[in-house]
Amino acid sequence: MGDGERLPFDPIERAGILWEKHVGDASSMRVATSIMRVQQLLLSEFDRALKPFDLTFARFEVMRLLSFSREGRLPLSVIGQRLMVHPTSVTNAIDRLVSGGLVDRTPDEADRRRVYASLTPKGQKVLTRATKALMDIDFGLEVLDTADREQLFKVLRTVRAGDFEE
Amino acid sequence: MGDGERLPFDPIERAGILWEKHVGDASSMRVATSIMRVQQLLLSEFDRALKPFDLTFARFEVMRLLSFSREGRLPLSVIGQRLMVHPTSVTNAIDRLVSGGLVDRTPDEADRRRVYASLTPKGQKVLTRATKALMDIDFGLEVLDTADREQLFKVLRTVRAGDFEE
DNA sequence: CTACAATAGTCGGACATCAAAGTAAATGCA
DNA sequence: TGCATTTACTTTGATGTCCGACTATTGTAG
Repeated sequence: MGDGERLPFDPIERAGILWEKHVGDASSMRVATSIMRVQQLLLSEFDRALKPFDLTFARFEVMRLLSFSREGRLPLSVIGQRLMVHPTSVTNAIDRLVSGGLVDRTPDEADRRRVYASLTPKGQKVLTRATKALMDIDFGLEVLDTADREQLFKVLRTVRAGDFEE
Repeated sequence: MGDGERLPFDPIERAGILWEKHVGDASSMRVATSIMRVQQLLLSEFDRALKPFDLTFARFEVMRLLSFSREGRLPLSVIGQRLMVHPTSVTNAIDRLVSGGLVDRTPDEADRRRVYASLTPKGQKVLTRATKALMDIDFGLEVLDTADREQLFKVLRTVRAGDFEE
């Protein structure tokens, strides 16, 4: 982004700031803003769909990860890495899931710093129903056809780059 | 989503749940998850870039909106509509911006329920520098070429649908 | 073997978001 | 006119996220 470089968009000035002109181009700010808004929309739809189960999307994702794990359990640290959230967020989510009886905490006897989380039978039942609820609303993406989804996924994967493919 | 309908993805079962098989398809859940992750990545980059200005992206967006407004001021309710956030979030953001001397609150004399927010001179200066900081990191999208951005924006616009174009 | 460093998890604090409820003011209708 | 409704904003409380700091445990270098 050299200073003398020609900008890829048509700029306007307001309040002393160079802004991209709103003419249908897809400059960085518009794209970034769109992602933020769509995430906001999706998250609110998710949480609404999960409300009957007393779940949030954050906690749903933790349960989903556990159900996928080979041994049915994961150390909290691994959950944090997979979901790319801070350790404290994992502790928080697990705390609430344990309170609800959906997840068990089990200390690792070999490495006593570690704690495993695993789904309880109740947790598995709830996860099954919650998953169905999310699939029923098609994850809020019903307006997109298969090609759009494919395209969207491919582009977003580029941005995720460093993130390993789950 | 009829029950007997053929699924557009190759399902697997685990913990009693039908999950999409992870074979590179772009089924709803994978797409939704990608959006959530990318938003997470972008937000953390934004907040890091804005930290020197004691700003968060939420507050930056409020200021950005104000700088765009015709009269340089907006009622809080309009800000909430534009950003699609709860009135509480707007009150919260404005409170902090006022504390920092970046924004002024002005009661509307005509309709005394209303409160206008507007940038202070200091707010305008900070916004200018903060905007440059975000543009310098290219809003975290440097890995995408112009075509990708265009594509991404177009698909996301479909999802935003109801959302008016800023 | 000991001292230092790295790792796993938790705690406290800050910020953002939403929902529900409350206050005040404007609007609408009988 | 007058009272119910709507609108604008704020307050309170719950959730989730991050950062920084802390404890406990494990790993490592000398």
